[in-house]
Amino acid sequence: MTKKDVCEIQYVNKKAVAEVRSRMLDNNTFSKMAERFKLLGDPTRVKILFILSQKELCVCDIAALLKASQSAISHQLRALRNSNLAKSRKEGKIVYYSLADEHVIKLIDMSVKHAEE
Amino acid sequence: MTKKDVCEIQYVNKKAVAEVRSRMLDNNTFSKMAERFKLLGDPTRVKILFILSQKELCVCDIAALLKASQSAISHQLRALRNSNLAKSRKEGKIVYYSLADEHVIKLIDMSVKHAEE
DNA sequence: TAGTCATATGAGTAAGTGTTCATATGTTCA
DNA sequence: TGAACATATGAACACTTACTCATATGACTA
Repeated sequence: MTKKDVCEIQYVNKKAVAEVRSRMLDNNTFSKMAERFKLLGDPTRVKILFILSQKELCVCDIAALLKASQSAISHQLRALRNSNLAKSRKEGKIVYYSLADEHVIKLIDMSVKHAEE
Repeated sequence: MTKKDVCEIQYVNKKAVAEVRSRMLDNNTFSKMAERFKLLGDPTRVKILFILSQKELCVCDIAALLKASQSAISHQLRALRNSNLAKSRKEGKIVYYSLADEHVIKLIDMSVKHAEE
């Protein structure tokens, strides 16, 4: 606790800290960023997003492609939809999902390229 | 379970599924992608990465900037270093951290822009 | 050498997460 | 209307995670 106090008052590099602090974003922005990345931070969801970046597909087909249960996929699709990354379209009893946010495609693309390096 | 079997054999849209499947990446690639995004998927870590994208700073200063404990920041820095997102440089008893992967800057930048929209 | 400081680290813990299982909802079709 | 089907959903569970606390490590300095 003493150490913490020291850190708060006497910075090792005051100038650099002040400089960074002045450019700092607000907590809310960082939270939104993290929230978005968190959705990409799961293998199942990143696969789903990759799939949706190529084709609009129904829940059943996505589950089949990923060899996962319908329930698991449905849960994850709900998360993606709640965060406005995916959107759904109902056609009879079939529900088709697609990307709601074209922005994500860029993130996925960058990530794919980097992962393949 | 019957439903699952149906899904695996009789796709709603065989053609689309086959098309996506042919472009599918291997599980390992998706895991790497998710692993990387997961590191960005926490407010503390995304803040740290944002900070490091601007300046090389020591643990103490980062902790002070984020009003977090030294221990918490040290733990997170270790995670970032272990994943080759950050690297450290020792100067006496001070340890300076900086970004190891310039690639991340792009992801952060994109995310900032999107969050501010 | 002893004390102080910056950082690292392991254990413990409370909160969060992704899945399964059982079941509900709503649609189609005989 | 009733059966079959696609999807949604809530509870429960195993697992993970981010933090705190206490302490270790290693470097500087008086």
